[in-house]
Amino acid sequence: MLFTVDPSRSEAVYAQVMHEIRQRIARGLLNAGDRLPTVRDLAQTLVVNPNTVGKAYQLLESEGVISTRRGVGTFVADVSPKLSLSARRERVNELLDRLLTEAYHMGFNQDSLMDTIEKRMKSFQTSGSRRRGQ
Amino acid sequence: MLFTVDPSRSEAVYAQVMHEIRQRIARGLLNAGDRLPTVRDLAQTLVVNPNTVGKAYQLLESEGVISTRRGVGTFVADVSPKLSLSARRERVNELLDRLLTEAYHMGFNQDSLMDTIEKRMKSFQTSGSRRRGQ
DNA sequence: TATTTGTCCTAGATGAACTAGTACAATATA
DNA sequence: TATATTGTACTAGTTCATCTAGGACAAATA
Repeated sequence: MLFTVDPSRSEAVYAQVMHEIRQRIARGLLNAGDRLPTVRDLAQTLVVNPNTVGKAYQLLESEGVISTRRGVGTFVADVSPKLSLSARRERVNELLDRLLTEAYHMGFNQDSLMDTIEKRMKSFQTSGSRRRGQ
Repeated sequence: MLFTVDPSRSEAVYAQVMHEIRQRIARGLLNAGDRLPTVRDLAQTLVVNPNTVGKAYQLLESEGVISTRRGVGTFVADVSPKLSLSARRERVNELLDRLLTEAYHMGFNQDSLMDTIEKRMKSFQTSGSRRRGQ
């Protein structure tokens, strides 16, 4: 499990760690029950302070994405959104609006964007890791 | 033309202004040649410093989204992406990965996300403001 | 009991964001 | 030409998030 962060990016290091973990779960590279590196190990790998990794883990736990057990370790949680349905929809819609806006300015029309989305969706998740629910 | 920002959000004020303008252009609410408020006017409306609005305008100009003329005002530019095609694709793909990740954690499967995207696309742009290019 | 692991705390450094105030440069207009 | 408008530039200072360093504690395991 190879992790990296880019300190030259404007995004905070702890946020990069969060996004990386969220994405690996979404892609099926990490599954419920899988163990994550210890805060100290990951901090050494990334050459950052253990507190920074701890912050990422704590926030992810508050979102219900992972679960930590003191003295034991940190593990990928079962998927069970903590937010209300409307709040979840709003979050997706906000990101979606961002995407539509950015795509427009990057010269994509709706058809070419749709193509891009369909292709990316297919390759995004590893086979056999799709969700059923809505 | 009503602008607002939410200072309680974590996103910087100047970045909120940028996103708002970008989105209005993408939706067809602002068109090439349209005039934006002066930095002083918009600053007063938003109850922020004129420098903050100026920063947003400068960054948008460096992206080629708007064009400023000292002593005259600030105007929506013609759409002509400054980045290379591969850079533009990368930017869209990064945002797209974010969306796919977030949607997963918000309990959307690929089908329900696709529905959401299609619906939002249709209502996003005002009629008669679609792009032709790719 | 000793080790591992997440958590907490204090203290300090750095940089981004923002405000305030002033001044200047370019353009348009009376 | 003079005046007003508008974007830009500059300095100085405040606030806040991020990150580091170092140490200590709490819970679980071996």
